[in-house]
Order: sequence, then C-alpha cells, then structure tokens
Amino acid sequence: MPHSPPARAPQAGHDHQDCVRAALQAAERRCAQSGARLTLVRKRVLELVWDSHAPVGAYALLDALKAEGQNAAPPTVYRALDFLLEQGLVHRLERLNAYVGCPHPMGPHSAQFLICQTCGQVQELEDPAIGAAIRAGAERLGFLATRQTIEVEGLCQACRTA
Amino acid sequence: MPHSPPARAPQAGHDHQDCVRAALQAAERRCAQSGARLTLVRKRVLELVWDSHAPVGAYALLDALKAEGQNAAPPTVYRALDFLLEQGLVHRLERLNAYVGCPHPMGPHSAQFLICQTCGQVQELEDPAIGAAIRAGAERLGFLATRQTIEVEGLCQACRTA
DNA sequence: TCCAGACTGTCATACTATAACAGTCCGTTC
DNA sequence: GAACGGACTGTTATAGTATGACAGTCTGGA
Repeated sequence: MPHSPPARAPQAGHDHQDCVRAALQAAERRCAQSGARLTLVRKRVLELVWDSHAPVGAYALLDALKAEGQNAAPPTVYRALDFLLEQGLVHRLERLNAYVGCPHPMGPHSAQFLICQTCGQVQELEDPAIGAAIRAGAERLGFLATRQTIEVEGLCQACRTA
Repeated sequence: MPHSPPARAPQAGHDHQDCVRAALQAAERRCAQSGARLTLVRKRVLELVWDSHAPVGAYALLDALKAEGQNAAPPTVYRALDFLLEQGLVHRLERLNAYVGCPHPMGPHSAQFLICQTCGQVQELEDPAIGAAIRAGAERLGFLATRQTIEVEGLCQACRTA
C-alpha cells in the first residue's frame, strides 16, 4: 500500500489530491478482489464524489458529467452510485439525499457520519461502542438490529475553533 | 391523565384506537401548553399519521385527505407535517421519506427508531446510552454533536417469533 | 465466431418537496 | 363595532430526487 488511508478528520489544509488518489487505488483493489468491474463511468463518478469531503447530490454529479461532454442522464449516475454503494466505495447520507466517498472501503461497515452544519464536510466515524449500544438497546425491546443509519449534525473541530 | 402512554412495542393485538386517542389527547395538551393552534387540518393529519404504527408518506396522507373530500394539495400536508414536527408530535424517518406519530410528545427528544423490515412497523426507542455513546465518539474527533438521526432496520419481536 | 450477460444510452415517468401569492379567519386595538 | 395585523389555508406552478423500460453496445468465454 503506497500510503496510509486518508485522515478521518480532514483538515482545511490537507492535500486533498492524496485523498482522491488513495480512494481510487483502494477502489481498484476492492474491485479487483471482488471481481467487480470499475468501468470508466463508475470511476469518473467516484472521482467526482471525492472532489471534496462534502456530500454531493446525484444531479450535481450529473451536471458535472454533462459539463465534460459525456452523454449522461439520471440513470447513468444512479446506476454508477448503486454500484459504488454495493461495493462499499461510497455512502449515502439520508438526511441530505447525497453521497460521500468511503475512506476505508476494505473494512467492516456499520459507519456513523458526522456532518458539520457550518462547512458541510462529513467525517466518517467507526466506533464499535455506538453500534453495540444500539444493538443492546434494540435487543431490550426484542428487536434484532441488522442495519443502522446514524447521521449526526453538529460542528467539526475546525469550525468550532474558528 | 386518562391512561398511560401507548406501549413502546405495539403488539399485533393491541387496541390501536387507544393509541390514537392517547396521541390526540397528548397533542391537545402539548399545544395548549405551548400556545400552538392544533387546527382541524393539523389534527386530521395527525390522526391519519396515527392510523398505524407504520410510517406514512406525505402523498399517502394527501390521498387520504382528498378521499375525504377535502381540498388538499401538497402544501396542505407539508405545512401540517411541519407544524407537527415542530411541536414534536410526529417524527420524520429519513430513510423512508415518511412520518410516524410520537408516543411521548411531552418528553425530551433525541429518539432512535427501530424499523421492522417485515411488518414495516416502527418503534421509538429512547436510550440515553446511545446518545451518550455517539456524543462521546464524536467528541473524540473534536466534533460537537447537536442533532442525531438514528434509524435501525431489523426484525421486531413479533416478526422474529413468527 | 457466436453467444450470454453485463453495461450504457435514452426517453418517459413517478415520487418527494417547496415557492409564491391570494384569500380567509380570528383575536386585538381603538 | 370597525379597522388592523398576524396566522392559517387554498391554489397554481415548479424544483429536486429517483426509477422503469427498452434498445444498443461491449466483453469475455464457449
């Protein structure tokens, strides 16, 4: 592996090109391993999602593709996103109807998302204690939890100190 | 208070009319206390939301209103829902773009939702340990959590045993 | 080379939500 | 009781998000 995965808490000054490169390389590995085909459209959509640490809407991706002269319609984008979601390469933020890149696509996945109200950036948190607390709470009501959506709004460190 | 709030884990055989009555009475109290006006439209929408413990979409509510002969358009429903959300009388489920009644509108609100994949019913869970775990996990990244969306899919007790 | 399956292009449409403006109701003030 | 102001509702139009369906193309394997 050329270098460690991108920081979980991206700083304003970080070299975002590193994030993008790392994400694309991880995606290549992930797909090679699973036998999935990371085609041009899919790869381009993944790059566009990674253009920032902020979530992007499907129609913003569509506009970006069109601006590059690609023949693109809503299904183009949604199919690519479906593929990327299946492969664990991006996540969907339900509150925002938007998508972010996953910084550690090879790992386990019951992630939590921290959405900054000020700068709009999203950090992914992977805290086993949270998942465990939820499973335990659910189990007390006899409920068997299989999938969790956890999205937290608030202020990121950079915006708090600023 | 005429009787205790509806059970958090509604059973197939429970008398749902009790739930509805209790919810409407709690809503009246809540609004009387806050000075908000629970008008006819708002009350009717709240009743329709409470028709079951399963989440209802805005356009299903709209159809129901129209079927009753009311003049109704999307804003009619969305305004009523906005009001009910503000008053804490209903919750929105982001994963489903749908709404459920809140069984304890007078209490504090950082609730978690358990959505059964089989029967579609939703239970509200209010476990302080979950909120605390999330705030703690976020704080370790320097993130100040102000609002949480927690939606858990799985199997409810009734569907597990069935 | 042919075939089957996966992928993409394209058109149409469904579903979810809000903007904007006019009209109505209701309590308050004078 | 009349005028006023604010909250609420009706109505039309439109924005934003997502999917169905079908035809054409590409790719790898028999």
